[in-house]
Amino acid sequence: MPYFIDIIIPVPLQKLFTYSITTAEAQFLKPGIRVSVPFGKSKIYTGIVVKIHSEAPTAYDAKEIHQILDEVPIVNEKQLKLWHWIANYYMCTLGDVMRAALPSAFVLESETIITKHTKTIDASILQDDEFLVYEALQHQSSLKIHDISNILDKKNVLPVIKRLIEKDAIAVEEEVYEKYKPKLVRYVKMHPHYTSEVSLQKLLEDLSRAPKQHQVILTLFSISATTKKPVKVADLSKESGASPAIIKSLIDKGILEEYFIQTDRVQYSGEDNEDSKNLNEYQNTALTEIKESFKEQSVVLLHGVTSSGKTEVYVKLIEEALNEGRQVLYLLPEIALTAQLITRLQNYFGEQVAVFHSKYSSHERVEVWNHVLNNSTKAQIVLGARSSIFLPFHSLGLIIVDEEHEQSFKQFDPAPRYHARDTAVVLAHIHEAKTLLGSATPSLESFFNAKQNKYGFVEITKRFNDVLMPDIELVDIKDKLKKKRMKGHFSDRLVEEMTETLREGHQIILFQNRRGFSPIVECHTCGHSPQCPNCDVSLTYHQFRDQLRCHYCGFVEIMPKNCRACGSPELDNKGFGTEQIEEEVKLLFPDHKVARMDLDTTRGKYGYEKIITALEQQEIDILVGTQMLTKGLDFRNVKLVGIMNADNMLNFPDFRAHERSFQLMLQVSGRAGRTEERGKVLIQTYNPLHNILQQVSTNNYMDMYNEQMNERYNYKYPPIFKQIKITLKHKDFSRVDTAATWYAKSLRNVFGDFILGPESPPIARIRNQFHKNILVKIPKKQSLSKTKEAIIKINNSFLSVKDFRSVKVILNVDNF
DNA sequence: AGCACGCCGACT
DNA sequence: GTCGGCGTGCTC
Repeated sequence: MPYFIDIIIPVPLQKLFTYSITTAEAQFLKPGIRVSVPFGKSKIYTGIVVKIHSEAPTAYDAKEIHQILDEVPIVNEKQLKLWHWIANYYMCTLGDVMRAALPSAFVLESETIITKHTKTIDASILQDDEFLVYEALQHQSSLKIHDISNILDKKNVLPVIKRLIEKDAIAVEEEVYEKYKPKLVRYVKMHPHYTSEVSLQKLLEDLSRAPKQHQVILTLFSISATTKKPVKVADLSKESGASPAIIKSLIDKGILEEYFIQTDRVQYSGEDNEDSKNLNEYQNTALTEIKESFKEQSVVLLHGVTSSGKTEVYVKLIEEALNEGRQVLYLLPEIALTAQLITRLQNYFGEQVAVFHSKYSSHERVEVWNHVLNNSTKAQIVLGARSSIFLPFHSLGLIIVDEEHEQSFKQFDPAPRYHARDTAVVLAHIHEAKTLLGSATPSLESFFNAKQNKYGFVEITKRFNDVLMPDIELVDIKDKLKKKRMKGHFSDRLVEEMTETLREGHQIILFQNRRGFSPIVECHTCGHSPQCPNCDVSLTYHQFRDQLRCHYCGFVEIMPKNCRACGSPELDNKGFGTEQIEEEVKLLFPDHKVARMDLDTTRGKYGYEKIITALEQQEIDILVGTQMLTKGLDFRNVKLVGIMNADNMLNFPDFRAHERSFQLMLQVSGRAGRTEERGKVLIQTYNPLHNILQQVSTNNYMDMYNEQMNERYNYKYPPIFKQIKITLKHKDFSRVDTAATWYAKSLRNVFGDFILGPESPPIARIRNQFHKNILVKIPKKQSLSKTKEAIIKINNSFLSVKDFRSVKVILNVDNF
């Protein structure tokens, strides 16, 4: 009987692909095993087996597979189930999900290798360029496409290769690489020949005239006597002071023998396992309530004010899941994944904690993946950012989503545009595990779900050690400006409080939300401001390198000396970013150390840690920063937090701007006064009477919730309505415009008034592509899957219009 | 998405 | 005359 497999290929195509396999292969293969397959004319792709069957495809002949890449599945059935859910819910292809889910080292790519044909041919029949390639092959046994384009100094070399093949001069093959290479550490030991006492004596005598080599042998013995472990070449070289060349000569002489042991790239070096702390009364109550809630509900929302000690409660729950022999996933937004938290968890759970996030190399990810796949003790708890939901868990008992309200759990740019919090709930369901969502400022949708009894709900209202919530004061800068009490961006109140705090020896954090308020350069004479050539935005000024940059496409240019429009040399930096604030603080408080934390200063693997450590060590008195400051950091000595301008976030054109502002301001405020002394927060604003600011200053979540929900209800926004955003992109404006109008009209035929748009976004052109947005609002009672089916149908007929085929369509489900 | 095929402008 | 521009169609 013929056998076939259906596989997922990492290309954005809706369907699975069917290949034929032999009976032996059919017996060996299981879903979740990787295979490499020929795809298209010449390429080889990696695919994941989802189904083995014997139904021959009717419309085409299935190709044979190229190779089987795994002994055992690297993706389990539960993951495949999750992949299908994601593809279906977020309206993307399985290939998209596969690309996001697998560490890139698992997805092999082929490279075309060109080799010389065995028989020699008459070179006179070759043309010039053909001869160049042929001759190059006489010196080198194989060439890559890239090498050939270098030799011939042109891009398209395929015609030349094609002609050479026809003339029988060369052969081509596709080579597939295994990208992941285990890290090998080099060790040495004595050659077995010298293990006997006698031969050893003889050797040492022989080496008496080579003192350095002699020393190496003695050091080797002393190291292995003390450690009783294999000896690394690196250690031996360090201890004996011998250069690698000396060790190499000993190996070459056959006195030493080298060997390799595979090591993990990510290693936990800590020592002690601390016992989990005893909980205080509030934490204990919360813990009992959560457990009680879990009996009825599979998801529980924990609303605990900032520094209420949620982490300790998590630790207790993690312990219990581990005791049941199940794995735990602890999800955090990327920026909250700090060394502080990792160390804290490792102190409790030691080696059992594995960390997974974007700063890890592809090789490091493979190692974590394999530990989770093998259910190794090294990965019983995975601490990670959103992509860790894709790890091959075998039996999850608990998923914790901390800082649940964070928008960074939602992936926006490449498909799959999934929300890790919502996907985690589905993942937990597949594993029959529990999900705990934690936040000091829950998202409206989670709080809504709790209210609707879809989720359980538990609260901690007291901070740890009964520290008081910080005192929040609103400063009216409009009034201060009128009375001339502003020094740059600082009100007299803020300067007063800062002076006081510094005098007491405490630290200060100043928060400047960069979004929508970047430093823009403007000409004094004609008002012209430099624009990005690819996007419809003004460039922003970066003092750091005296550059102008585009935040959307990454365009960079040197700050011009004169205005491009009128030639005037008087260019003014408008607005203010963290850089300006930093400058102003330095002028106001020249005797104190000021540092800045934003995207520019935290680049590099440890940039972030450096600043945090400096602050902890009190080497910094005043820290100026963006959103990054808000997350999961615990600074003991910070007493004052200043929010430079609350209005630019409140005025952001987004239905969630108010909710976000509330969350952001309360989170930043939470950084103030985390030990005995009560912290102080100053919020500078033009609108001190704004409802959100009033709610922030009284820490009144319920008021905020009720008011915002009312608006969501009136204006048909989530969580009352679901929504899908459809974005169309094209480099030609009139083409997107007609395409978007057509698309919206077809949608209106089905959904009527629940379609908004098409609208041009505030920034109409990004990377030379014009954008148009259409919003589909979905009432609760309307079936989500039916809605999606209808959209897919419209999308298909859209794509069949010839003029629209070049327009890119992006479907974004739950685009918030 | 890639990648080949195929048809038109601008250069050795 | 070719090189390479990108529109079009296909991938088991």
